[in-house]
Amino acid sequence: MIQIEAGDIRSVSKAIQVLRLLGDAGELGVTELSTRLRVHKSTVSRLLATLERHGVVSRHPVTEKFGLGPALISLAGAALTRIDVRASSREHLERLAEQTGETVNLAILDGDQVVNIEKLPSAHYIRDIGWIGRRSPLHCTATGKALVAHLSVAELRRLLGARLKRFTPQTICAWPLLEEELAEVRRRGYAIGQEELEPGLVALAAPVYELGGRVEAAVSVSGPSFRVTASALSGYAKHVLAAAHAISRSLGYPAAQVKVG
Amino acid sequence: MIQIEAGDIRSVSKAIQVLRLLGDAGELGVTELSTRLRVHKSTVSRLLATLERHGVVSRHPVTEKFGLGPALISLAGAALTRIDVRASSREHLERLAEQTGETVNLAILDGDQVVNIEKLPSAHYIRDIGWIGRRSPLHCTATGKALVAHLSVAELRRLLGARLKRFTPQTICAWPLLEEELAEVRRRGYAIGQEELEPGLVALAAPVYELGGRVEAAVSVSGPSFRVTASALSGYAKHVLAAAHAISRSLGYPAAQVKVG
DNA sequence: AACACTGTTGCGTTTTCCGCAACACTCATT
DNA sequence: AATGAGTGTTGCGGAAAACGCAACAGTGTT
Repeated sequence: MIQIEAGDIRSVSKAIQVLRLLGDAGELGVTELSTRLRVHKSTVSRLLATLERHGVVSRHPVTEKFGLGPALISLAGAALTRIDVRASSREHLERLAEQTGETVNLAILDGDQVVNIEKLPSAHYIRDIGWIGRRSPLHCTATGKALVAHLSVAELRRLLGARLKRFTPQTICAWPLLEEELAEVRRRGYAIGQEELEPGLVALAAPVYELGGRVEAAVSVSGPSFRVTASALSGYAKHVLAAAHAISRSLGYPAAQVKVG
Repeated sequence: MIQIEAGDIRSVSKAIQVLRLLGDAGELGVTELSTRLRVHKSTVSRLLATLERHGVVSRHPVTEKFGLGPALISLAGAALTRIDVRASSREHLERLAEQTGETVNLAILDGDQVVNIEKLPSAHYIRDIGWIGRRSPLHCTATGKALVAHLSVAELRRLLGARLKRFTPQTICAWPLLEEELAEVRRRGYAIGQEELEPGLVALAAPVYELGGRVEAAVSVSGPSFRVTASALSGYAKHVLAAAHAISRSLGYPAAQVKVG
């Protein structure tokens, strides 16, 4: 089941397919790989020996099965310097903008604030006033809550300080309520902001994970509350989650671990 | 300048060396790679075509030069899930980050270099994303010295080669001095790096042992020298050691054997 | 317009790799 | 113990694939 195009260097193609298989399956033995690739055991054995010598694959000390090795991690570290979140997220954000018709944002954490690094404006005349580079508090925005939902309580306290500033009547200013809210974010996979920063502004945001499994950014859809009702907003959830997952994957977050909620 | 051992599949080795070069240099052209590898242009051209078709390398849209591609990032994501020391170390690293307030790293050995597989940013929040996967030399980093301190001199020479590259005035470039330094690491149980790789960067690292008693990883705390003074650093030693011991125990290393320095 | 580069093709040869075995080894089962 | 079905790792020879050599098509520079 090996796919080699004309002009390819066969053994290199095989090597890459081996890595792909190992990436999907986790760990495999020589025989298992040879049957999947329809290649003789000996070929696979020699191929793996070469890859192992270079650290591209490694064998589990107990099971002796082969898996992806540490060299790939360092190569990816170098590759990541060539790729930034904004570039790899552009297409997914555009699709999300088409699907919802509302303003789409990409935000990252900067200290104790959330900062927008990408924004696609809504097609409607009335749209929110976020812009690239705008900073907002963490505890009263959908993107903010999505970004910090996976932090420990201690880190959260350190970031936010003791007092949670009130912006609207809906702002969550009590720590127990905030922790409960964040637990809910973790549970369902996305955060909702209902006029907690500005009256009339609602949003839904999902976290983007990077290579190491940490939250790198958050994708959000936002709009005015008179148009984006609660039911419309929750209808956007699956699109926002899909976009966030797609971006996470392009950053190296393994698809298998993505919680489809 | 190509290193191929007996029994290797040549083209695969070449492909990996191409990736290594691209990882170090960032972006290179066909001719540049061919001179570095002492291989004909045509060979490199075909090799890169194969790698590009699989997404392992990609070319810059403007310069047309080649760099590492997105496929490596997704492979690395899968590779990271295999390294179980990451999972079992997370909580201990978080505690260490709280105790010290500085950047905490977890690193493993990859050939003749040390590669970071986990990183918790300092409380003095300085954003440097993409550190996971960063490679550094062994002889001038705290984690590197902690990782190789228990190797024999022969193994060490084989890993590092004859020449020890200088990065700063503090870099240890003489073999006798390095061996003495590693003996000191073994004696006290942790390693210190004082601006030996980058001016202004200091670190303290301790080895993590696995079930069999081998060094599996290294935990480190690092920070800028203006904030992390020598006395502050040595004050962190007991916390780093405690974290390293805790992780070792979670990997099955018997607590009794842990040398408490 | 000539030059110095780049990177990408046919082509023929030789090198390299693949498949076939037989082998060493572990672990259940008889 | 001895057999059996599994692993994965070797020599060996033939066959095929990759390499180096060119010549080629583009660039931008002198």
